[in-house]
Amino acid sequence: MSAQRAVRVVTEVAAVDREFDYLVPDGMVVGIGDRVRLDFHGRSVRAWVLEDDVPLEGRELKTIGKWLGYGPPAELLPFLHWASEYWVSPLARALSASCTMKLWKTLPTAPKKVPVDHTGPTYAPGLWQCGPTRDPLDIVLSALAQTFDSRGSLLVLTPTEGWAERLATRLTHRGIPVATFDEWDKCRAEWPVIVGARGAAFAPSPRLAGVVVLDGDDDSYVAEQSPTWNAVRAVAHRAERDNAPLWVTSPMPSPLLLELFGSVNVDEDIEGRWPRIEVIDRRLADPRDGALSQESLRAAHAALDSVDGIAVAVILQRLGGGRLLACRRCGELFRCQSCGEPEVDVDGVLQCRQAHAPREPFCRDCGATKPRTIRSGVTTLARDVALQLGQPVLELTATSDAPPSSTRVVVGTEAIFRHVRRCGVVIFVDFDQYLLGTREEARRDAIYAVAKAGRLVGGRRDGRGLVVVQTRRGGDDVLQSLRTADFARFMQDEVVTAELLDLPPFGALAEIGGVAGPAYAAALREAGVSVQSVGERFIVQAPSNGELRALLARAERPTGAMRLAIS
DNA sequence: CGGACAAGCTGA
DNA sequence: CAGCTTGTCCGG
Repeated sequence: MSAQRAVRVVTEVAAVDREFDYLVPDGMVVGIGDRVRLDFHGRSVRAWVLEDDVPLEGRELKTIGKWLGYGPPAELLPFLHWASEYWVSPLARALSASCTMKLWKTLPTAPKKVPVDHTGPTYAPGLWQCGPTRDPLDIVLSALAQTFDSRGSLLVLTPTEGWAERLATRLTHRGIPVATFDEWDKCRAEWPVIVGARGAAFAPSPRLAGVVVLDGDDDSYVAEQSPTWNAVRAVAHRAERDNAPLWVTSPMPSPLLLELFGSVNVDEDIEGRWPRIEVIDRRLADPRDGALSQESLRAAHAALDSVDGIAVAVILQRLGGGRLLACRRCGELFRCQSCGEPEVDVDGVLQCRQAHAPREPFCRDCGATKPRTIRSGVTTLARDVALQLGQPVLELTATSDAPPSSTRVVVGTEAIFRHVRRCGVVIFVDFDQYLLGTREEARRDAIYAVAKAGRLVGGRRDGRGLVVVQTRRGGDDVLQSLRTADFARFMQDEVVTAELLDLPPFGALAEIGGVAGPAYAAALREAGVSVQSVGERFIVQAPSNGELRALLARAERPTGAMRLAIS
């Protein structure tokens, strides 16, 4: 009889965040990271092998049922352990993030690296501030050339899947072997280049030669459901582990990136690669104008005359659901008498966002007292814009399909950036929704939104497109920075604010939500942890991630669904 | 998480 | 007391 071999596993049952030992049946070959099926407390579950040759010590162990396929390589496991600890999340979640649903039973052999004929500028590893219309291919090619002699994959992260696909196509055309995350077996086989969105931070390549993150401040790099990974932080750690160089670009580096790198390289011609921006102060406008000011209308008509395809994109940053009220009898929109802005219902009283003249709900046109809620600000805006422009308008939301080729004008939220690649003019109808936002990052988001708009219309140096910003806050320093494309002071202020308030990256923050949230918050308070209540959620702050985890460990997690977001 | 088993409730 | 619900425990 041959000697019994045992391995240590963790199951896909994330709620049971513990490791268990199982016997390997005679003749079965299992490697570290591999996926197996086994009987677990009366049910058949899938699991990952974490350790080999675990001592038996005379224990009676159950036996693995079946080898299912390859999992993450052994080299990746320390990183997955780190990620699950850092974001206080079960190891099974991190393992799942590095795998696909599909099982892979064979692996290809990776092709050799192809030398790149890169004639453009050389980008040294580090943080790069680049104008938003800068073509990132130069940076990727430069990174490829610099990592040619190192073993491992060059991992390139992009904000969206669409961007990753376009980049992959361009690299493939140059004869460079590229894998995407869904070509999991290629990633696992250490393909020369891996391109993908947020999820690719967990791509199962055994070793990284380098990492490039394009537009590293894009909010799509932060997963919104628990666990709330920050893909940039994750790959920065991975790069450090593999001793691999890291390149990150941003149109305006955030405190997180500045802290991560310590210094920033400034790309050439930043100003020329920002779009032309026209700021329109609507305080001076006739309140009876529609959603678009006279200047915006002129810019829209000019774009319709000179640009093929989609010419005009009108963007409304939705504020708290963006509900509007209209008269149930005559349909007239309830607007503020002094500023003409839509009014909302605040505890039975109608008021505009600036609360000029709160009043009882009644229609100024027909006197009826029953308002009707309009689903979204975008629907009303689309109708308004269509009337003003005398053009059919397509409403675009997160769930919309690709716009038909006959489309000339689109109206929607920032979801527009995902559907439209080029247009003549982008109009932000109510930019103050960014400037007055309550979220800490709202003002920064305003600048990133203009950067994304710039990618649609082109840079100043090309002199073609235009971004129009309608506001009632003429002197705001965000607008001042945008006019000159000079963000140095703004960035400095952001760093100082974050440092003063102990916000990430200078402090760590946990947000507790979900049905079991209140019980956990109460238990933490009981244990002497300071917990702030913010609406339905709870916040715990600490000077560092480690200290935050120590605080969170002071209380038992209650049963029931709970959302824990670490940043 | 979800299966196993115990304890509690109900109705004939 | 069978048949069902609800609660608690625990996994190799």
